[in-house]
Amino acid sequence: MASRAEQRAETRRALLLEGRRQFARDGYHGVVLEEIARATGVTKGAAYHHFGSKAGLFRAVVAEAQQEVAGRVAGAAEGHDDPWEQLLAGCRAFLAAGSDPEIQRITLVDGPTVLGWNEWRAMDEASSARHLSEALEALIATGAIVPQPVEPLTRLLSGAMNEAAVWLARPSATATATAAATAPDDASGETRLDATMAALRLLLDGLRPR
Amino acid sequence: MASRAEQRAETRRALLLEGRRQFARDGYHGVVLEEIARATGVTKGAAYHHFGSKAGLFRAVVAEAQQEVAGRVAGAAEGHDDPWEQLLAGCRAFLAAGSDPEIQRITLVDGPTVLGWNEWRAMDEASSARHLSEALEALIATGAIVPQPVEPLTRLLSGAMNEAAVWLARPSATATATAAATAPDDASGETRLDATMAALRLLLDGLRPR
DNA sequence: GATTTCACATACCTTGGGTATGTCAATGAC
DNA sequence: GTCATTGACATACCCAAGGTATGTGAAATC
Repeated sequence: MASRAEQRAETRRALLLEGRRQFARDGYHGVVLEEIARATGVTKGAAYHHFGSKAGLFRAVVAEAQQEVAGRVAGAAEGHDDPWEQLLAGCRAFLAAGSDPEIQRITLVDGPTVLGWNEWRAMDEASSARHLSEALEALIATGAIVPQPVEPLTRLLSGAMNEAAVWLARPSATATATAAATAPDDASGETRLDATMAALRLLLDGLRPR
Repeated sequence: MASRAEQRAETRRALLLEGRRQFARDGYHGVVLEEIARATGVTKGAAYHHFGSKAGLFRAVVAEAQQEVAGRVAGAAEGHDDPWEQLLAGCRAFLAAGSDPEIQRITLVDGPTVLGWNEWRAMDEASSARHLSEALEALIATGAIVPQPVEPLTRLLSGAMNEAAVWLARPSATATATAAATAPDDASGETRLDATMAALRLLLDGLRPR
C-alpha cells in the first residue's frame, strides 16, 4: 500500500491539522492530547513519536500558522510598488490575518506563554516580524523614515498590531460606554479594521522626516 | 491572641506575597500551589479557602501588580503640567514598570493566557490602560491630537508598550546580528529604554495636527 | 527469507489541581 | 460562664492528563 515515508507524512499532517483545529477552538490548556490523537484516528503514542510532547505539537502548529501569516503579509505587500504603500498593505494584511480567530488564539494568545516569550519572539522574527523590520530598514535607507535603530521600532509596531488584531476579533462590542461618543452604533468587523488602520497610519506618519 | 479577621487578613496577605514571588519566578504553570502554601506556612486547603482555585490566587496577584503599575504611571504623570508631557512621562513609567521582571511575567506574559484575554483586558482597562485612554481623550479635547476614536488608538499604544516592555527586560542581547549596524556594542538597560522612548515619541508626534 | 528498522499501539507511572470532610479555636447568644 | 455556632484552616482522597517504557507487526534492507 503506502510506503512508510508516505504513511509517516500523512499521519504527521493529520495530527497537525487536527491539532490546529483543537488548539484554536479550546486553547492549549483546554485541549487533551489524547483527544487530538483519537480524532486523528491514531493513539497518543503516535503524537509523542512525531512531536515528542504536547508542546512540541503545538510548536509545529504555531510555526505553520506563522508561516501562513507571513505569506499573506508578503503577498499583500507585493501588490504595491511604493515601499511606504507596501508597509501599509502589509500591516493591514497582518491585522486581517491576526483577526482570524484560528490564527489568533494560536499565534498571539497561547504562543508566547506556552513556548516562552523568547522562543515565540524568535519564531515571530523568523516569519512575519522579519518583513516588518526589513520594510522599516528599507524606508530608512531611502530617507522616507528618520534614521533610528530599527529594533525598538519593530517591537513597538509589532506589539501594537498584535494587540490590535486580538482586539479586532473580540466577540462583539465590549463597549464599556467609554468612548461610544464618536460612533453611536457599534462598528463591527471591517469598520474597526479601518479605524485601526487610520490610527496606525497617523502613528507611522510621525516617523517621516519633517 | 489575634482576632479571626486579623489572622485571616494576615494569611491572605502572606499567600498573596509568596504567590507573587513564585509566579514571577517560575511562571504560572511552573508553580505548584502546594509549594506556595508550604512556603507560606499553611496548607493547600488555606489557599483554596481564600482564593477558590490556583487561577483565583493568580488573578488576585495580577490585580495587585496592575494596581501597582497604575500607581507608578499616575505618579509619574502628576509631576508634569502639560498634558502632552504627562502622556510621555506616563508611557516612560509604564515601560520602566513593565521591565521589572516580577511585574512583567505576571501581568504581561502569563496574565492574558491564564485569565483569558477578555478578562485580562478588562482588568488592564480598569487599571493602567485607563490612564492612557483618559490622557488621549484629554489631548483630543484640547486639540493637541487630531480627533479620532480613542479605542483603536489605545489598543495600538497599549500593545506597543506591553511588547516593548517585555523586550526591554529580555536577559541580554538577543542580537541575531540582524540590525547591529547602528550600535556596535549592545545597549543594555537604560539606553534601550531611551531608544524605545525616542521611537515612541516619534510615533506619538504623528498624532498631532499638521 | 532472515534481519533490522521504525511507525506506531498498549500499559503504566506520576504529577498536581480540585474536593470532601474533619477539627479546633474564636465568636456570639443566653 | 457555658453552650451552640461559625469559620479558618488541616487532612485525606479523587482523578484527569502529560509523560514514559515497552511491545508489535509490517515495511525496508541485505
